[in-house]
Amino acid sequence: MCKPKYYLTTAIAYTSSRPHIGNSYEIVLADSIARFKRMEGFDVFFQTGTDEHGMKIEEKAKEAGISPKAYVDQVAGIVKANWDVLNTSYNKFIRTTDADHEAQIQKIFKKLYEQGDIYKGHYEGMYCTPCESFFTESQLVDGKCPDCGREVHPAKEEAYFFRMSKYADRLIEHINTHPEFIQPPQRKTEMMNNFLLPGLQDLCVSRTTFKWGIPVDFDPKHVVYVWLDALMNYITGIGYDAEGEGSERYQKYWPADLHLVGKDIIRFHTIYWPIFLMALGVPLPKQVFGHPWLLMNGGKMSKSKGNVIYAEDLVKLFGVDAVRYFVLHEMPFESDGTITWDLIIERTNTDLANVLGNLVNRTVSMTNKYFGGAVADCGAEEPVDGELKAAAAALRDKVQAKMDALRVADAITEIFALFKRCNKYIDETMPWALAKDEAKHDRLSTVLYNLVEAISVGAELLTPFMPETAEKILAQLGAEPRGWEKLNVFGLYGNGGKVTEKPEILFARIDVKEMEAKIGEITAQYAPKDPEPEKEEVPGVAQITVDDFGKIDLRVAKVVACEPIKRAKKLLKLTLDDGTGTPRTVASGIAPWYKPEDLVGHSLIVVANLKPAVLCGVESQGMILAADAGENDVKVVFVDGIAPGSKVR
RNA sequence: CGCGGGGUGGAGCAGUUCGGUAGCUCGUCGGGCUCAUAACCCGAAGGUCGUUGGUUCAAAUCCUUCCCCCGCAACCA
Repeated sequence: MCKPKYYLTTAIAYTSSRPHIGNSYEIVLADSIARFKRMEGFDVFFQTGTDEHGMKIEEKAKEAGISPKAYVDQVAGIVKANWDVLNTSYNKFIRTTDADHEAQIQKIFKKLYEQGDIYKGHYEGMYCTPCESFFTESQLVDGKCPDCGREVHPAKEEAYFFRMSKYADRLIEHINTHPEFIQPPQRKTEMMNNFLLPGLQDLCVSRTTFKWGIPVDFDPKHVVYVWLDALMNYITGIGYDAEGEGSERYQKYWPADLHLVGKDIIRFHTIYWPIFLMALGVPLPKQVFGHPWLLMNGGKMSKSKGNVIYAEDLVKLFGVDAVRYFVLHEMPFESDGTITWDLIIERTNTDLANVLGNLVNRTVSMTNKYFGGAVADCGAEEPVDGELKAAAAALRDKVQAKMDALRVADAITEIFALFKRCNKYIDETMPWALAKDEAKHDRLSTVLYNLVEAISVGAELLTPFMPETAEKILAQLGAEPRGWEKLNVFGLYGNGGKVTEKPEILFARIDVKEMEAKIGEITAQYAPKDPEPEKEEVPGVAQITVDDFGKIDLRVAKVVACEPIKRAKKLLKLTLDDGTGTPRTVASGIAPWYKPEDLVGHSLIVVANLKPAVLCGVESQGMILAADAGENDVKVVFVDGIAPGSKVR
């Protein structure tokens, strides 16, 4: 008999820096799904890895004074260690610098080129020679290079492009006929409205501005665009071959059943990725789930904010399973989850220590106290048992239903509902009272049996989410895993089984004060060493000479017309009389503070010789002076009464 | 009118597809119990379900007006 296969992947982690807990959420989520599928009897292949090419990495390596390869080796090691500390059961950890992956990317690129899906064209834009970088007009800062501030010049360079448009209709068709393809469903509308329906642009799939990438073998000054490179890991990792049938593993597992990715990159996975696959003649993955983010104190985690939390530290403080429980349980299905130290402590204390840990502990203790650890069903049933038994027997299918919908948090909640039911059952049956009456001996034994059995069922179903804890509970209860097929049957714990003599505390209650001290030490460690000033302080503004100032042509101008700009939230379009006779148009980001009618008729100061730029489709010929009057307050400098055209100096 | 998501007892969320007693977790208050990790169990208080108008016997749920928050896009000359 052959087991049905299940192939799932996480996105591969970009090796520009150490992943924090927000990035680690995905691997834990994937791991719980993988373990659950295995438990259900699927032949699971679970792949994760690292994305190691690109300009950013090249730069980081340069800063660190080592080669890019040495740099990514280091970070990939950290990533892998991070995944391992979270006890994740991936089958393959692919790196995009793996030789076989690189070789395949070259073959794939060549194949796509030869069949005409990739063509050579030109990339046009503004070029900064020292930075060797192209920028679009809109990326420029003051008309200059956003990186180094130097002059840029128009240039064009050859590059390879992928004909996205060719496959767009097929993709739209596929998305419409496969509602399960993009999850959660709301993302589908987003992709359609924003990218597919307006029409897909051809994608530039090669770069010549940096070296750290996979070279195009027939045109080695180009390297393959990182996303083309990275996405392919899902097939190269299991042995896809652009020139042949591919490995047995590939034949067996592709197409993937599930790609788990962050909601920020769902676009690449639901548009570019399927189109690449169509071009290669490869079947599409069955489902892409764009999971939400784990936010720290309501904000996105970032080093500069100093609110990063790393998985290793959490594991050190709370234990692997507590961390796994936390991230899995706190993440809603489609909106972002929040992580705070207080929340972690609260969840650990209430759910893990109080509800679960204490339940196991009191059950084992009573069994020891009253029966020397022996568990036996003496058949002394009472009506009150029915509900508990039914809950335990029904749990498997409830959890399965949640998992099939990828509702991992809800699946866990179902399991804990059974543990809560067990606690209630203890109060209902009051074993300590039964113990005082010799005639109730059998009843007491049955009650404890029911408890042990119900907890065993719950613990076994908890395995995918909290593997170590589940194992410990089963061991303490002396229960054997019964296997998926029998998990919906109550009463399989063997009479004559024995619980452990000395129950180990599964989760100790956390002392808030003590924990806060430890947390303090850790956060201090990551606090920005040299507390970077929030913004450049005044001394940061370089002094200029009188001559420099003389280059600025400030003029008084009168607002003759003013209107909001479509598609822009903050911009107003001003038409000014600057004394020259020709009206001057200026776009200004003052819409939040001024209405058009507030400005018409007033005079203000305009920087007249500023290089024009296009903002939201409007050419702005200059800039008006305004003051930052407060935290979130801007005031235009009005100079009513002065003739338009007057020079200000 | 750029696209999209969201506003539900103190906090965090479910419920909205297919209208029909407003639910869960935590917190608060009161009670019970003592096997257990000062844990467990029960009960109570607390909500105009953002706002306006409408459809209906009935609206958190459907339609409508407006307000606020958050992503993306747009680059606050």
